[in-house]
Amino acid sequence: MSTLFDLPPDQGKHADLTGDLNPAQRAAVEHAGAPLLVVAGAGSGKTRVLTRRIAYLLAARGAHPGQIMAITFTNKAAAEMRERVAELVGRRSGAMWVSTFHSMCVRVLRREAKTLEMSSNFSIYDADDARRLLTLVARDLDLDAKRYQPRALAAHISNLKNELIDAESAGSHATNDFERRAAEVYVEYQRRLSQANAMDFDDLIMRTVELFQAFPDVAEYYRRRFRHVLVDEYQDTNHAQYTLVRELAGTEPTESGIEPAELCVVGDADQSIYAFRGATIRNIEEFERDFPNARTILLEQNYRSTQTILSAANAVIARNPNRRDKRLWTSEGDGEKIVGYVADNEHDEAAFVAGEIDELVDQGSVKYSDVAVFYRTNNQSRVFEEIFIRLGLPYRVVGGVRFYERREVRDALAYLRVLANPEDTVSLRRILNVPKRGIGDRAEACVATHAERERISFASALRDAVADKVPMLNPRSRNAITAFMELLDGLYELVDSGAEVADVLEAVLDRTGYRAELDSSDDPQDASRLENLDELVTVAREFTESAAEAAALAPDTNADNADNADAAEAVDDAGVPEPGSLPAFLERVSLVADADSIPESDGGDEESEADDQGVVTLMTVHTAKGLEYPVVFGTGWEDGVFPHLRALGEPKELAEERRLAYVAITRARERLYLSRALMRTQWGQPAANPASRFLDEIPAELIDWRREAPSSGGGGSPRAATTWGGRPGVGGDSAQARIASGGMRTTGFGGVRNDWKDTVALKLDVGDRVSHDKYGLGTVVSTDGSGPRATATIDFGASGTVRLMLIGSVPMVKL
DNA sequence: TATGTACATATTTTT
DNA sequence: TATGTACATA
Repeated sequence: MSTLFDLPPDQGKHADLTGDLNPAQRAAVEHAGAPLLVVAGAGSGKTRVLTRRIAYLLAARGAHPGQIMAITFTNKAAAEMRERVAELVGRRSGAMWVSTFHSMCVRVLRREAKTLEMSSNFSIYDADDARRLLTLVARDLDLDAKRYQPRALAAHISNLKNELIDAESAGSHATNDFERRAAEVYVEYQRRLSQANAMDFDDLIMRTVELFQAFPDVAEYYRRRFRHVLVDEYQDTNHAQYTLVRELAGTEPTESGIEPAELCVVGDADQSIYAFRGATIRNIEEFERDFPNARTILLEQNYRSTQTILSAANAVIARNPNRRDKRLWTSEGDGEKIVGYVADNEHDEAAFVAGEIDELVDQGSVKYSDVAVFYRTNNQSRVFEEIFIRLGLPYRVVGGVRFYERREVRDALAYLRVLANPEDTVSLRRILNVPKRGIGDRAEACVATHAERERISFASALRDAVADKVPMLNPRSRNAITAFMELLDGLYELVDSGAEVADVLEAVLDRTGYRAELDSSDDPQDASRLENLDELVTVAREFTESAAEAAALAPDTNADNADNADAAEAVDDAGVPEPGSLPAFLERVSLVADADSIPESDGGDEESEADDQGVVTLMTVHTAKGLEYPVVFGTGWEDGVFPHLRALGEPKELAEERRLAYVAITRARERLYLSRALMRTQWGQPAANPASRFLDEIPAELIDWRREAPSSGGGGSPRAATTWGGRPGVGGDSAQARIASGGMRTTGFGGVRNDWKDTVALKLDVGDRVSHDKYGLGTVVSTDGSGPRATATIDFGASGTVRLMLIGSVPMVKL
């Protein structure tokens, strides 16, 4: 490993880093000097280029790891990059900054907190916290909750921050009543944030930009330090992030003569699907204008999919106007045709998908973990879950309500946040009466008013309440507040005594009665809430352990850093929380989404149950970006569903939907299925949707229609059997009918669902013997959950160990 | 203060 | 369909 880097910087001698790359990739890795834009089509080896480039900078260009800053959008991408660079260059990678925009900014802001005259232990407010605070602000400003919904205010303020418009100047940008009032809300919102010693996600970026712009010496420190800036997914940057990159890398030498850093951005305008969150394609389209002398390299060779899949993707995306032309190609051949299916309704569509997966796996060519099912909106996952459960197909839904957004998890974290930052008003008010302890709206309002009038924090106002200095507060509430404060004080003591995060968390759950309340509930939802809280405790436990392990390894890291010419390295962590501490834990959970929960498609996931076959992954197309699967089912390809109803009239939004379709198609490696339903229940009402226009944009010869619509002009005989729920499709019985005859009860629309909703079909205990229609004989290894959430893990011997839900008509009997 | 009932409301969501 | 929020009531 080390010999490689003992070589003198000589670009010709690094064939091991570039030899297996195609010419465009190699050019991107070796390019030096001017700003570089790598336009990387889907599957063109983008991450490879980025990681090799970093390794090449070290090996051939004499760069030091501490001079490298690589920025991504997700923690997952950052982790992957860190790992892959480490494979190439070893432990030296530890000195690089490889992180998300947000954690990079947090790191800078905590270090420079003094400069900004703020405390370095600030809380980070996510969208939910921000909305809560905005609700309070809007109420205090007597705004009509209908006209000024927290959601809308949050979106507007977020947009302003993405455009780097601060609260003071927001008023002058307002063009209507809503925006004028929103500007007032913005001012007050910022005041409350700073009072709570907190920043929202958008602040993290904006304040860092402000820091660099207002304090040139600070900016210069980072400029001097980071000589190479690399940005991934550049098409997803918003204006604030773009400006941040510009400030960081620079375009002109600084006053003291520091040259701009070398900038390399990688992206693909065709995969920009986050415009609704402020991302602007402009940044990638105008790169050459923003950074004069910039060089652009196009990566069009695809290493992922068959030519059939790529041709379909090319055809769809080509319909977008004003696009830089780019055509993906592969040298690997055409492969299978795309399979099309027109279902009678969404249940039939799900049955088709399930049946097809079953067949593919039976044939032995495919594992469950090779398969992904995509849909446009989360609520579409339900029908798939229903049928998968029924048939015993192992699956996992990614996304939806995420772990850290669950109410009980947020409640628990709010306690921890108050313990770490007593001024965190939003968290404090969240937990004030959770679990119920007799501090109602009335009492809360009294305290809030007192805080406002005395210009003290909400926490101090609560102390005043205990001392009976809050007017209008009745004794009952006062006593409740006193008890609450004593509870908190006990917890503060525990934290001060140096208790581990997990133990503090346990104490919170016990002493507040939170756990007891859930324990004694007979609502089955509360059972899963308990599980989630246990999971959170486990997360905390592991966090402390891994911090301890990292600390044990620390001397090595320091030795590695010792050859850093950069003396500033030593004070690098100023203001950054102690590893393993409560603040560190909170920072982690604030900035880490649980996208890491996506099962590995090679089936190596420890939670995969069906004997190395892994699980089928269900997710929205948005979530699928950046992933790939041998077999992909694109479902709900109907105008009004995908493209989404709200995009139909808007050319810009339609273009984004088309990019989304492009993303969906290009996730597939070998087999792609596209399906639609003639009828679909939407918002409780049946609706007939026409075929997605994106389907029509795919050349007909690429698709093999397994079943077609009756009168779509595509041919086919009108012999289809009549099934309930909509006009029948053509080309054979519906998949639903086939599966129904194989043991599924068909009581009609919705009947299926109502049946399993509250029935536990089988009561199983550990040790019970069962016989499953598909897996054969098995023994119950463990059981979990209760009511509709009851599951059993069953060892089917040669067929593997499977976890099954026990609701509805399980194709299994107890022996 | 806590609970029940009517009512509107309804994408996607890396941090 | 299902969820959350706003109001009236015990």
